[in-house]
Amino acid sequence: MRYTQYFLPTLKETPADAEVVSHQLMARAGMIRKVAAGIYDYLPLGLRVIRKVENIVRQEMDRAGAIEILMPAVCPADLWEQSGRWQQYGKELLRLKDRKDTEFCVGPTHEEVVTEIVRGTVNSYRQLPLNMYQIQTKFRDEMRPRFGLMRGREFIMKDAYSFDIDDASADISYEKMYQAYRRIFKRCGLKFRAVEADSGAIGGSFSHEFMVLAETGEDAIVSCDSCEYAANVEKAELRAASGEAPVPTLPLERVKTPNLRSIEDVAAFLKETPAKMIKTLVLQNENEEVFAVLMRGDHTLNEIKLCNYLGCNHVQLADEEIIKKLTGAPRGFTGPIGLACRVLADQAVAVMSDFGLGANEADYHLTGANYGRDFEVEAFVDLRQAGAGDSCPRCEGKLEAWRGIEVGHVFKLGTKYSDAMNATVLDDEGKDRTLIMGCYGIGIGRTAAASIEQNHDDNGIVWPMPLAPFQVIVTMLNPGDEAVFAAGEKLYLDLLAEGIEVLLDDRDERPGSKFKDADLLGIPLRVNVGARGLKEHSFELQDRRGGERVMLPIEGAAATIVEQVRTALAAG
RNA sequence: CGGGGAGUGGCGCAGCCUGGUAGCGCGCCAGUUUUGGGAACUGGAUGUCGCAGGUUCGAAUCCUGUCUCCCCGACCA
Repeated sequence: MRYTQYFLPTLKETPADAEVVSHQLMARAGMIRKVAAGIYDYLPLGLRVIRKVENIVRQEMDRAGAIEILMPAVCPADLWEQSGRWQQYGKELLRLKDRKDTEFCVGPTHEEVVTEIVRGTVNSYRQLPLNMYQIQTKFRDEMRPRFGLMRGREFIMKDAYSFDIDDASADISYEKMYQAYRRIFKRCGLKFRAVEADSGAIGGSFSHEFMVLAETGEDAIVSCDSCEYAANVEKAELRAASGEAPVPTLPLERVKTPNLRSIEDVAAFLKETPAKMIKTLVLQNENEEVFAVLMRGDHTLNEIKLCNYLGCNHVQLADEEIIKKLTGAPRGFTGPIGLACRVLADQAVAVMSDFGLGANEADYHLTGANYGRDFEVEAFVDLRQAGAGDSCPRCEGKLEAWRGIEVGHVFKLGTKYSDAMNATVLDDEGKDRTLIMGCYGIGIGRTAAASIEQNHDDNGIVWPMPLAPFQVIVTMLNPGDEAVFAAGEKLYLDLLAEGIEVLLDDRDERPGSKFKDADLLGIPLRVNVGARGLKEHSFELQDRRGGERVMLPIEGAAATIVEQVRTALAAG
């Protein structure tokens, strides 16, 4: 591609609305442009990267035996009513009506549509297993789109759906996708972790998220420093502390703690550590049922674990009014003694003794409190959020904490959709069997953005070879010089003939501008063609990542460059 | 959805309080000189000041409404 004939609007300045580096650089490098909140144009350079990711995904899906299809973006409400999701899915589902007032939605995911395909055409176990995927533009009307392609409303996603006759077969389908995903993200040159994820309201199934490690990630994950265990903190289990609670040694005492509401303040006042305190959280679920949860003072509640235990969808901290009504005291002085509601405790509380807690009375706390002697709880449960330094639940190792960008999710669905939509096949005994399903998503644009989060420096993007929009940029330092122009042109054509993706910077610009643009675009290899080098019958080859420059004799230069591109691709 | 902020040329912003010919930097066009890390000079083009009402002799500026965008939070198979 010749720069002068291309459409590549780079920006010197960072657009004001871009917060994270991937969004800033994508905008500056002329890859994307915002059209509305969470909705973007993919300009030529951006589209090339998107296609690179798509092609890697497509190759690995095909290799894993999945079959590509394309389903409609606009889906009839009727199908969604069959699965029950027309009611369940909230405002995130973009709904619309056609001229006849028939209701539709713009698909955020396609379980219903794909299940309908299979239901109508697959009748026998002999036709299974089956895995179909598509790469398609999806729409989710996010409350708060942000971070460019990382969390858009319209986005490109690969979604695959597997259908199996039984659990054992479905587990094999799942494992194939899991391995395909590992290959995909490895080939994209990303540092990632596959982590166990919460399976949400569906229950009884399992799920892994593929997380690209990045400071700006929206998810917190933990991984073991000595075994393979890794999980989203939403999911990460914690082992119960071993041992018995020490015998109480102190009497229960009432202590005046004027206006001290936080655990830190009270602990400091009592000359204790927060770990010797218990905090009592009052929470409310979606049915307005009120619960109290006891946590060790320095621990954090994991609301998802609580929801899973309670069998509800959502909990939130109760407001001041509810707390007052329940405890008779303002927020900050709540304790479990005498509380008229269900009281749960994290398992860590079971091995504590002689601790401090709220007195359910304004400006008072209690010290020397002990479970069993002073109060009871309904159950001890694992309710705590895991973090760095916690013990691995699977081995003797310690957990490390990371931030991650969720680029892929594999999910064993079970029969949620096949049941609701009556998708069955006949087994080898001629009996109806409900299909076991799995679904597997990859955010294509998000993967490209995540790659930039991991691969950039102060000057711009540093693409790994497999995702680079062009593999080589040939920069003619002075295209007005006939010798330079001819040499650059020849190198460009030679590289093209070898199948290399090359951008020829033939613009009549000053060298400095061209260098800055080349760095911004992040093309892995740059060849500087200038009068100075030509005097020595050489080009200058510069590596974007390391910045090293070497002189390349013109004779054989193309072959050397081709070799480097191929090596870099093979390494991915 | 709650809280906060912003809409002025392609991009980044000033002007608004205290109403009176719409400005700056970058970019863009033409020319001259330049040419190995975002050149200099000269000349030039580009705005219904988000939209709709209102107040006023006069509104980017004041008032009302509305839309959009951004940030924090909540939400997220």
